[in-house]
This record gives sequence, structure tokens and C-alpha cells, in this order.
Amino acid sequence: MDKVYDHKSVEEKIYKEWERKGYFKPEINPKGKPYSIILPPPNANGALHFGHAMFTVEDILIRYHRMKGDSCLWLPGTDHAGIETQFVFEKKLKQIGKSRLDFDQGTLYKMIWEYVEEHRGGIQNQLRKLGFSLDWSREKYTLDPDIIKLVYKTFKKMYDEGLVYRDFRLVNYCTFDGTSFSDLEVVNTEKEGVLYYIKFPIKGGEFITIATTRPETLVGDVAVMVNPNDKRYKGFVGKSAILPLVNREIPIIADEYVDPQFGTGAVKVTPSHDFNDFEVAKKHNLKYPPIIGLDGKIKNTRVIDGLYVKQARVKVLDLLSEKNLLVKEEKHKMVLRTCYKCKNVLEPLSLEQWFVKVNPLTEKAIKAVRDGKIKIIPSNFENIYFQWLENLRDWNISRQIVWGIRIPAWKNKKTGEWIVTEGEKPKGDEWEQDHDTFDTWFSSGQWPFVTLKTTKPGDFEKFYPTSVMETGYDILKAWVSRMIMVGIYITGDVPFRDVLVHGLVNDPYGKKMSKSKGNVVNPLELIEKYGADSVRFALVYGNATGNDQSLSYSKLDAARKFTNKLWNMARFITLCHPELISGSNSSSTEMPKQVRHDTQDLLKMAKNENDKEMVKKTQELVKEVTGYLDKYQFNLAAERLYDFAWHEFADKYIEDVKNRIDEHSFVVLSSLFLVQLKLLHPFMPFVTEEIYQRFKFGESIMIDKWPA
RNA sequence: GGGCUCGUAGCUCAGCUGGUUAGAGCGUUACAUUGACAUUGUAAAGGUCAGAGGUUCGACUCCUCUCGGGCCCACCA
Repeated sequence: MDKVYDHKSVEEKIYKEWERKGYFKPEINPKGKPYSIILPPPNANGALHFGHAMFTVEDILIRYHRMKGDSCLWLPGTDHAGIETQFVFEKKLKQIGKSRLDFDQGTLYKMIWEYVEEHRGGIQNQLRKLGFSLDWSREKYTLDPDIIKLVYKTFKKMYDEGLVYRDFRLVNYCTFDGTSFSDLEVVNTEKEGVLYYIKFPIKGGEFITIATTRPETLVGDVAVMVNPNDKRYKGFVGKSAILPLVNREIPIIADEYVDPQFGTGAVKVTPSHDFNDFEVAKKHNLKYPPIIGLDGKIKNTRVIDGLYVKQARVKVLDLLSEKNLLVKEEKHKMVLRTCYKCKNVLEPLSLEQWFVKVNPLTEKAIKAVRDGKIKIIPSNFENIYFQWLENLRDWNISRQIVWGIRIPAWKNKKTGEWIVTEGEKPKGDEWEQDHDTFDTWFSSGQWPFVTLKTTKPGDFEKFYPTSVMETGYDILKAWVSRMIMVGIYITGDVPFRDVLVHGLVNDPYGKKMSKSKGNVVNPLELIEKYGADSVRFALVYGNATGNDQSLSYSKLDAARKFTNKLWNMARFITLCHPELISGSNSSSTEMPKQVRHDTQDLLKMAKNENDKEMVKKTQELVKEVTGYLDKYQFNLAAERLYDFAWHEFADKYIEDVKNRIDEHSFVVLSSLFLVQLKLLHPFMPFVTEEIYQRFKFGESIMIDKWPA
């Protein structure tokens, strides 16, 4: 054996062998208890990042359970990642001077499809580099025809049962990216704005002053509103104000919604472009004239038509100043809804969209966690989950992008009537399919059951509900809660038993990694340098479940040294070996047949007191590590193993046995080393396998038994 | 405005349901070794566990408050 462990000569070779021998398939333990994890599907078009590297935790669980004899399925897949991917593609288009508007829906879809196909497979090979024992024979893609079919089916069922409805209401719309977003995708940004005080003449002579941050929408307003208890305006309610610039009469109404303390206590009502005003207008039976188009330009005003919102604001303020109607301006902090992709301010626009009625779904989803049918670990994330679900508004699932699953709904061109199918086109020429696609989360929210129903016959029955859903807390709401909601709805059962949450990996200075900051570290480079085992170990060691961590090069170094230490412990054992086994070749690394897999057996066989003591200590180690793994305390397991192997086994025991080695002690030494290799295998699969095979302990450590 | 989370050795962090001298990695100091170990071993220095109060026989660990970071959520124009 070489003096130094060389991961580069080992990892790829071993992974290929594992995969070739079919060890990743649940069929390797056909009679075992089912144990399953669905890999959160990475973006099909993306590259490996630390969020993916944290899936190491899943591999640890899978490898541990596989060794315990369970029938383990770890199911890989990729996501088409709708808006994300289209956004990337549009950037490419821009580079060649084109835009999405230059192509029709079908062509653009095809172009993106081809673009993604070119890059597909990249992420899968990167996951292989981490040693993940995923069953690649069952890999799924969110745009697989059989997956799409099931997604359609869900939509149809929801529609038939009244859980999906089409409605004309305000949505968060990005006029730059040309699509609406769900509430969850909106980024609220605090900005320093201006509050304008504007005088509206009242029919009959007086004035009323309103305060607003959006003067440009004034030309489309339908009312002025005050608080019914506001004495200042008692006499005004019921009269008509006259909209400046357009000279239209609008009523002055009263509603509790207005805060008398704010501004002047009087506001203008713009139902088509403000969420509150939309509700108020509904209540008071007011009209909703839209004055901002999908292109972000003003329309239907006859005064400022064709101007973009920002230009319109300047123009309106100028006009008001001329007429002396602009009373004053004051600085005002406000929270704006912005697009999470392009950072521009979103416009509330009234559009007809598909919505999911969330109420019946959230109730069951909340109950499942409250009743303990699903456990969220660490439990503090349960609060976040409850809080979100309890305040959830209906879910807008229509997206005006092409990259996604097109909604299977058709509109009758003559009657305006809608029909929803499971994907098939209705008969007749009068039906036109909705151009919108589903919110990506609508399809990925069905991932656990749509995958298992389309992999191999019997998979769903055997592996659903899955054992664990392991993911970053950043998508707890967007994804995990949706899977629970839709999963229960379709299957009648929860999609998984435990939700295990991991934290983010930040840069070495504790700052979130982001492309714009330029502080992104590529895990592949670290694997190349330190080896996959070290990267894996460093990610779990010294970090409590669910906590963020900063990338630590010293920890990576320590992990690399640890792999090397293990390697050299093995090397030392081989050096002890040849003198003891008569007639054996000095270069042999084969271990004696007497090596015990059962420590109880070993204890009986051991003669020396120190050997016996060490066997007992190892038994204790097995118990502890197993307990930690069962409780998802990976850091404690890793720390215990590290400490034991290095400071108990190497520093003390090996130093002791060195000088008194005989055949009996050699069996104890190599057997106890084997136990540690097994315990370490889920954490560091490659180095443990390499040593195991060199020692000819068996065919593969992956399929060997977990120490009892 | 609401919620979550963190503040433990110089640095980065562990420390489960409260219980003998508070742990690790890196760093520092001294010695040893380079015939398992691109090193390793032995030993050492280093912490009022953010602060205050409370519960308890006993708190880093539970409760309250304060101070200071971080994150998430939020339709006050």
C-alpha cells in the first residue's frame, strides 16, 4: 500500500463498480424493510453546488439502512425549473440580440428543450462524484411524459372537485419577465420612497387632500376613501370628488381599512393595481378599470397613455404642480414587491389565472404535522411551517412562460367556456389551449408520488410514504409544504414520515454564497483536491443538524488527514500481518479467515485483557454511533468515530498491541478495524471500501452487514 | 410589525431529554519522532459558556428581560 491515500485513483473506479454491480438498487436487499428517500431534484440545467453536497446526509442514511439490511431506494431526478431555466435561456438569447418575443410558444419551448438536453447528465455525474448511492435506473425528470400525465390528472381532479378555479384577480406581475408569480416568489424590498399629498377638488367647492405613493395611477382611480370614524371627514362621505387631470367624478366612501393616523387619513382607490383597493372595490361594488398593461405601459387614460409607469409618474406630478394641486412631498419608507429574478418592481395587475383553493389542503397538511404523522427535524421548523400554512392565500399556479408543463385547459373561442382534460385535446376547432404553464412547484409538489408511480411496478406500494424527506430549510414552504398538501390530497397518505432539514453552506466568512457576490465555491474543485470522503466528512462533522455552516478549509484539511490516517492504520495492519501468517506473501493484504464480524464472538476468542477491553469499547462505539444515526445526529456520530479511530484505536490500542502482536491479537486488531470501517462507511464510502476490498473482508463493504 | 436563530477557548464550531475537573478542529508553546501516517506522538497554555434576574439540591443546558449578530415572513396607501 502507498504511504498516502490517493483518492483520485480510487473514487471513480469504485463508484463504477458499485453501479455496475447494481448495489444502489433496492433489489440488493429484496426482503428487507422498505426504506426510501427521494432526492430533491436538482435543476436539470444546473451545476452542482453546496446545497447538493449537503445531500450527503441522505447518502449516509441510505448506506446505513442498506447495511442494516433494509430494502433501500434513493431515487434521483431532475427538475425542469421553469422560470429559472427560461431566465437563463433568455440571457443567452440576449447575447445574440434576440428575445423571447421573437419566437412563438412552440418554437421557444423546443429551443429551450434542446438547450437543456445539451446540459443534461452534467449534474448526475457530479452527484456521482460525491459517491451518492442513487438508483440511477429509476431516475425521473419532471418533463417525462408519464410524469406530466399524472400532473395533468391531479389538475383535472382538483378542477372537478372545485379545488382549482379560474378567476380574474390581481396577481404579482413582472412586466420585464412577462409572467405572474405566486406570493412566495415575491421579494419584499424596503425602499425610501416619497409620499405625495394631492388636492382633489370636491363638487361644490371644497378640497380633500389624499396621500399616495403612486400618483401615476390617479387617472384610473374610482374613489376616495376615509375612515368612517374620522371626524375630519364626516361631512365628505357621500359627496363626489373630481379627479384632477381627467375631470371625472368619483365618490368619497368610508371604510375601516383606512388608518386615520397615516397621511391625511384620506386615500385614493385604485382597484386594478393595488391589492387592498381590489378588495375594497369588491366590497363597495366599484369598477376595476385597468390602466397598466402587461408591457408596463399606461393605457386607457387619454392623458398619459403609452408612457411607462416611471415616466407617467413624472408627467402626472408635473401636471399636478402646474395646477397647484400637489400640496407637499415627504420622504417615506415603504416595502415594494419586486421580482426575485430581475429585481424590478412588480405591478399588481388584474389577470385571469388558475388558482388552487388551499384551505382544505392546508388543514390536512397542518394536522399531519400536529398529529405527528410527519415529524419535522429540528422541530423549530414546525413553527415556520404552521405559520405559513395558516396564513396561506390561494395559490396562483399560472405562469406566462413557455418552459414548463402547459396547462391542460381549453377555452371555447365562441362561448368563453373552459374545459379541463387529462391532457387530450377536446374535439372541435373552437377550443384553444391555455397558453400558460404550471408553476414549477405545482408539479414538483407532486414529486414523491408521481415518481414512485412511474418507476417500476410495485414501487409506489412498497416505498410510499417515503421514510425521509431531506432538504434545505429554504424550500420548506415552497416545496415541502406543497408536497404534503398535494400528496395527502391525491394519495390519502402523507408523502414522507420525517422531514429532515439541513442548513446552508456559507462562504468561509459566513456570507451567503451568491453569483452576484462572486463568492461561490464549487464543490467539485474541493472533491478534486480533498477527495469526496473528506468533503462529505467535513460537511457533517462539527455542524448540528439544521444549522448553517461556513465553509472551512481547516476542517476539510482535518478530514483529509483523517482519511489518510485510516489509510495508514490499514497500512500498519498489513505490515504486522505477514510475519504472523506463515507462508503468506509479504505483499498480501488479505486478512486471516478468523476475522470476526461478530464482536461478541470476538470477545470470547480474545485472550489478552487489553484486547478484551478494546472489544468492549468498540461494542460501546457501535451502540453510540447507531443511536446517533437513528436520531439524525450525524455530527455526533462523526465526531465519535473520528475520536475513537484516531485517539483510542490508533494512539492507544495500536501503540499497545504493536509490541505484543500475536495471532490472537492480530485477529482482534483487524476485526475491530473492520467494525470501524463499517461504521465509517456511510460517511466515507470510498476509502472504507478500498481498504475493505484490499483486505478481502468480503465482496463489498456497501453490502456487508452493519455491526450489531 | 410578527416569527426563527445565533452569541461557548485566538479563529471555526460541537455540547441529546439540566448532574462529577466545559469538548473538537485549526492556531499557539515545549519535547519527541521521521521504519504505519506529504507527518505523527506526548504534554501544556487558553473559556466569569454575551449580560442581568428567576426556577432548581444543582444550569452552558429550562423561563423572563436586556444588549449584539444573522435569517425568514408581512396588502398600512
